[in-house]
Parts: sequence; C-alpha cells; structure tokens
Amino acid sequence: MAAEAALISVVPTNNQNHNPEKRPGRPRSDKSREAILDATRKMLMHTPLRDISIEAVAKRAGVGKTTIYRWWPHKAALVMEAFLAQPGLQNILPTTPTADDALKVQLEKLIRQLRGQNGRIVANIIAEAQAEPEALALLNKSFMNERVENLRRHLSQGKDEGLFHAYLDIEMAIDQLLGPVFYRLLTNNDALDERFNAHYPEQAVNTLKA
Amino acid sequence: MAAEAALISVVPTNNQNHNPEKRPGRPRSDKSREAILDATRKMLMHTPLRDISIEAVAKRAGVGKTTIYRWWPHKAALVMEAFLAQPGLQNILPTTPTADDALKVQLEKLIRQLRGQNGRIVANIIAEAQAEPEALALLNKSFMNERVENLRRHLSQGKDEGLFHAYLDIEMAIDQLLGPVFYRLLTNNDALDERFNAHYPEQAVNTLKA
Amino acid sequence: MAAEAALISVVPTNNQNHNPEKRPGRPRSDKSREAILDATRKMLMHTPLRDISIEAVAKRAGVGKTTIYRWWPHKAALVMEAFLAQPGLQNILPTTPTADDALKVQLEKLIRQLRGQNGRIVANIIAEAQAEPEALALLNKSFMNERVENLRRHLSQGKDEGLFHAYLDIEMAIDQLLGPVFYRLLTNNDALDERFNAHYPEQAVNTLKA
Amino acid sequence: MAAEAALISVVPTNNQNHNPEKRPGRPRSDKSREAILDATRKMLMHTPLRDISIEAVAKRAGVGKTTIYRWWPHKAALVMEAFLAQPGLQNILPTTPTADDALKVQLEKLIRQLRGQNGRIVANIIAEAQAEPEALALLNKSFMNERVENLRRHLSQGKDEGLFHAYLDIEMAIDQLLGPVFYRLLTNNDALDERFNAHYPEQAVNTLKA
DNA sequence: GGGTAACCGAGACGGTACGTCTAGTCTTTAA
DNA sequence: TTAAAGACTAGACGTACCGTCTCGGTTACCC
Repeated sequence: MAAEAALISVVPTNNQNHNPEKRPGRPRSDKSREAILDATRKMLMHTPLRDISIEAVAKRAGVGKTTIYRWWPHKAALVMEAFLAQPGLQNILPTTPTADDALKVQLEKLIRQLRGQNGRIVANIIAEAQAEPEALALLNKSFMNERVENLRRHLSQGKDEGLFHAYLDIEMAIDQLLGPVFYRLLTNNDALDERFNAHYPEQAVNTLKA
Repeated sequence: MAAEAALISVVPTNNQNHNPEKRPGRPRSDKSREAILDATRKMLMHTPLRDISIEAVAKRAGVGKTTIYRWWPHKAALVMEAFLAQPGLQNILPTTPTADDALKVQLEKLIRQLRGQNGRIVANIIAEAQAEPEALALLNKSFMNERVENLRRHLSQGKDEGLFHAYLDIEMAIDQLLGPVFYRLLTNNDALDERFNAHYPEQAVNTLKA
Repeated sequence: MAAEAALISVVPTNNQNHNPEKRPGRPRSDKSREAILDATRKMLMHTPLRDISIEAVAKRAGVGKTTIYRWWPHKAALVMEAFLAQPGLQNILPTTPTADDALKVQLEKLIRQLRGQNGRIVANIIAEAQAEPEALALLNKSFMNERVENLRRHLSQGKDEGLFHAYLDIEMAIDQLLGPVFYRLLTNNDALDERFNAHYPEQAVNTLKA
Repeated sequence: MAAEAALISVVPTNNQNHNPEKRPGRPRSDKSREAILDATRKMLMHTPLRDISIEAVAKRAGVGKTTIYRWWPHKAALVMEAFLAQPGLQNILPTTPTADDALKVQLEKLIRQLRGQNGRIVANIIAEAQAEPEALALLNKSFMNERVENLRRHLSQGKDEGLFHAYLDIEMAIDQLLGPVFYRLLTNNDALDERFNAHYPEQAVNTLKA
C-alpha cells in the first residue's frame, strides 16, 4: 500500500521540509530510499528476480531489513518501483491520426521495451506475481493498465469509425493483440526479435479489421 | 537430464528386468521414485509451487533428500514430471475432418486443461521456469511442443488446402493462437472462463482464414 | 572471538544496563544465551561431545541455529563456555603457608575436578581441540593457564626460598607435575582414583625438592 | 576384531596360499587392503583425522565402502593400522647396559617419534579414541603397551639393582615418565623440541633415583 | 566341473548434520 | 513518536557422510 502510493504520488522524505503535511516523529530517510532502489536496480542487472533477497538488497544498500519491509509490502513491489520507474519504460506515445496506426505503434513500442535485459525482468516480475496476488494487481496497475487502456481507447475509436467490425469484442481483441507478445516473452525470450517487430504489429491489427 | 529422459523414455527400474543394459551397483528404487512423485502431486493440490520445499517432499515421501537431488536437477523438473505426466494432461486429440476444426478442438482442449487448479499449477511452472533456463527448455519439451506441433501440422494442412492464405506465417499464427490463452492464464487467472472457451477458439481460427 | 571474550570478560546483555556503550539495534538476548548454555550442559551429562550437534543444542534450547553460530565460532568454544564456567570448576585455592603445600593442594584439586563425568568431558574437549587450533588456544586460556600460572608462581617462590634446587627448570617442572594427571585422564580414565590422589601429588612435589 | 587381529597376526590374503586354514569363498584381496592403507596414509599427511571420511578413503583407494567396513570396525582402527604399522614407528630399542640408560633411550626415541607430523597424527588418534572405547583399548595394545612394558621391565630391573628406591611405585613411575611427553603433545604441539629432548629424559629418570 | 560361499566394485538408499541464507518479527537506540 | 539497526526464531538450502543394502561379477573351495 505504501509502495503503491509511492508509485503514483510524492513520497515524504526528510529533505522535503517544505512539505506542508508534517507528521510527527522521525522523517523517512530519502537517502535510504534511494540506496535501496539503487541496490535493487543494480542487482536486477545480473541476477534473476527469484534469487534476489530482501536481505541481500538491505546489505548492499547498507540498510536494515526493516526499513525495506516498512515501505514495500513485497519483493515484487520493490522491484516494480525500482525498475518500472526508470526512464525508457514510460509509455509516452506519439499522437497518430488513425486508430490502426495507434495500435500498431503501441505494439511496436511494447515489443521494443520488452526486448533483451528489460524483457527478462518484466518476465520475472510476471513470474513473481503468480505467487503473490497483490503483486499481480500492482503489476496491472503500474504497467499493464496504461497500455491496455490505450489499446481499448483506440479499438473503441476504430470501431466507431467503422474500421473494425461493429460486433468486435474489445476485451478479447486486447488479449489477441498483447497475448502473442507476452507468450513469446515467457516461453522463448529470443523470439521478440526485429523480424517479429517488423511484421507482427501490422498483421495483428489487420486481422481485426472488418 | 535424468529427469528429462524420464519424461520421454523408460526409466530404468528394478522391476523392469527385461532391461538389457544392467549397470553395476544397486539399481534405482522404483518404489522411492513413485513415492516422491506421489508426494509431489499431493502437495501441489493445496500448496503453491513456491512454498513446496524439496525437504518437505522428501519427508512426506519417506525418502532421503539426496534421492530427490540425485534424479531431478530442479524443483521445476520434479514438478513437471509429477504433474504433467498425469492422465488428464495427455494431449490426446480426436481426429477431425477439417484443419480449422482440428485447431479449434486443440484450443478448446487446452483452455479446459488450463482452467482452475491445474491452470494455476501450469502458471507456476512457467513462472519457475523464468529463473531456470533448463526448466524452460524442459517445459517446452514436455508440454508445449506436442501442442505446438499439432497446431503447426494442421496450419500447414489448412494452408495446402487453401483454407488459409498461401502467405500465412505459420510460426506467427501459432503464437497468435496460443498467446491470448497463456496471456490470460498469467495475468488474470479467472479469465479462462466458459465464455472465453465458447468464443475464443472459433474467432481466433477464423481470423486466420483467407 | 566473541566467545573468547565472553569467557574472560563481561558479555554485553540486556540486563546489564550499567554498560555504558549502547549500540543501536536489538541487544543480545541474555535469555537465549542462558538457554543455549543450559542445553549444552544438560546434553554433556549423557552424550559424548562428538555426538552433540549444534542442531540438537538449538532445538533443545528453543533457539535458532544462527544465534549459536553468531556468538560461538566452534562447538568447542560453546562447550568450553558452558562447561568450564560451572561453579565446581573454578580454580579457587586456599592460601597455604608453604610452596610445596600449595603445589600439592593444586594438584589434588585438579585431580578431583577431573574425576568421573567431568573428567570425561575435559578429555573430550582436549580431543576436540586437536583438530581446531583456535580451540586449543581457547582451552589453554580458559582452563589451563590459571592452573599453570599458579604452579609457576609457587615453584618460583619455592625456588627463592631454597625449597627447590636453584637450577630447577620451572617450565619443565610444571609439565612434570601436570603431565601424569592428563596422561591418565586421556589413556585410562579410571586411573584418577582415590589411591592416585592420595599418593601422587605428594610424591610428585617431593621429587622436585632439593 | 578383524582389525585387531590384523595388527598382531598374519592377515589371510590370496597370495599366501600356504596358509593352512583355508576357508571357502573368495579370499580377501591383498591388493585392496594395501590400496586402502596407502590411501589412508596419504590422506593423513595433510588432513586432520577428524576430517578424513571413510567415503573419501574408499574413493581414493578405488574400493567399495563396504570393503572397508568389512575389515575395520572404526576409522580409528583403520588409521592405527595404516599409520602405526609403518617403519619408523617400530619400537626397536638398542640393548643398553644399565636400567637408567634404557629408560632414557626409550624416552628419547618416543619424543623423536612424536615430533612434527607424526606427533600430530598420534595426538589425533588419542583424540579419536576418547569417543570410542574400543579404539582406546586398541591404541594401548598397538602403541602404548610395548613402550609401557619396556619401561616397566627396566624400572623393575633398576629397582632390583638398587638403582631406584625399594618402595618405588612402578606404575606411577611409568606415568611420571610418559605423562609430560603426552601432555606436551596434546596441549602445545611445538613443545617437543630439541631442547626438551636434550634435557627431559635424563632429568625425569634422575628424579626416580634413590 | 557344477555348486556354493565369501569376497569384490559400484552405487543407491534413508538419515543426520553441516554451515549459510532468508523470511519476517521484535526490541532497542537515534533522530 | 517514527525510523533505522540489528538480534531473534524458524526453517529450507544443497552437500557431505554415515552405515546399510542390493546388484553383477569374481575367485576360491568342495563334492
């Protein structure tokens, strides 16, 4: 909960003393927070998520374990904040004239983001989320939803414009667009290659057309 | 390796005395092997994969830990052999007259297999495999490949018969058929419901048609 | 190191609040420490040292294994602190008028201490120390040295008083006094009997006289 | 039991076919026996006895574990046969004219034998014997007794000749001669140095004199 | 020369303990 | 009055050995 909040709002830290809501007691150490996120990021570079322990993060960050447990409910929450908040994973999309173009661009962007090291980490986060229902929700909220929402909006728009069948099931269409990407990510990590990126988005969007 | 072999070929045991190649030393105990697989299966019923320890399996099976480590390289390998070799997970498909029907039936069968408890276990195996490259390969070999191969065969057949476009990319079509199913399995476990099963297979196959 | 220190100096515990240097974090639990030493002592009553496992001590003391490993480097260190710190093993000697009497009394006390159950345990500690150089040093520091030092002092005093030869080699004399006692302890445990105690100390001291 | 016999009598092997007592069945392999003893000797060079496992000896000797367990009841028995039977540890003493000289020579020989690497091993055997009563008996039989017996004989002889007091307690005298040597061996391995060897035997024997 | 008996190697077996690591929790001092 | 530090119980990890067992095979003898 604290972590979820942290992902979308401002975290109270001790160097933001202009913060109007002054709670009593010792303020949260911003230095510790950064050290923890940094340590997490660095360990994610060369270690599968499953083999990263809170203990190891705490040691590397020079921080007590409790400090981590107080602010993040799971390993997954910590990793999501450390990883997904970094630049390059923001889902800023150019405005495109047509709905089908918008869908294509979204898919291309996603495939590029899920390539290589980053893709491995996302796959590991999805894996971690299998055993932690709250983490699954958090994953959706902090990564999936914005992308899904974007697809939904343009699918709806395309439907209105007559680009897609009037009886198109939008939710299923979303899964048809995203499914193959994540399927490849999770069962064959090398498969999100340039060739796939060059052909898949266009073809996937076309099959939806009227 | 021993485990992989076990999944596809005959395991050398002391009750299969027709086995011509007798190695020196005490032969592997078939009784222990069965006890281990049984214990694993039973624990999978009510415990998430991550919370099943080799130690607990050994204790429940009345077996030394070493016996497990000797024959299975990972928890994932053990679980796959225990779980996927179950009767209900065999991929026996009825012969169908047409290629599109065959694809539809395969998808329906898969969705039914991945529903409920079993689906959760498969999702956990896929998750486990993310951190264990060998396990990923084993997953493909022992579960994915036969299903993929079946799809590939019928896609090829349908292409020859003119049912699908002559320039259909078969590998991509496979991912388009399977992707949404596993995507739902891993990001929204309740989504493989009856409604999905009633509409998805048909629609997915239809979008491939010429 | 922590253990060695514990044997000769004050252990920091939470009931010794006069301790000026308070470090942050939860202080060492004195309750656990006592439980561990108690469990060790009780097990030593009926089990040879070699067959006492850290695991069993932890279980009996209701304590995590780590807690033991955190504070004692070896089984030998633990056992020495548990056993040698017992009341009956303190080397409190009466003041005696003459040097030869002092030596005699020290030897008699030692023989009585090494008799029966206690002797077996000391023999086992010496045995354990053969494979663990640090333990050998600790044994000397926590048991041998005070006794040796006492002998050395009185031998020196007796030499000054003309009771012993002026050219008496004190270090060798110490070994001549102690050697037979430990030799019997280690090669024939029943030999430290009343008869030995009645005759040996007097005779051994007499042979040193001028 | 087999091992004890082996130390003092002829071991039945397949190359001693003149042996009158021919039992049925395959005879003991002399090659394996030698390989085991060799391996043990080599490992004793650089490893403390406690850290030598039967398993490792068997592997190094290219022999089944059962073969070792069949012929030696303990690790201690194996080690004693391997180590004490080697040349240089035989207690062959020159004939000396006088009893006190004989005692001196025996002590010097012993000190030289217990120096360095060999001394460490004997100390380890004594240590091992503390937890294994049978091993203690075997140690006495195969190493101590011959030396003790030799001392006893010459002490008795010296007593008869008037060299020692008529009321000398021979058993105690033996312990007084040997004790300091083993005491140094077990509590301060560096102490059996040249200086000790040069002075101790003479002085120790002299203190017994009338 | 065909049993029969005791040995051999190999190696799997049920166990126990190792010493380390991690999970979460609890109890202090520091800010 | 909250944050942070660090000791706590609990228990799994994967490895090493224990001593036993079960094989196929070997090497003697005895009839």
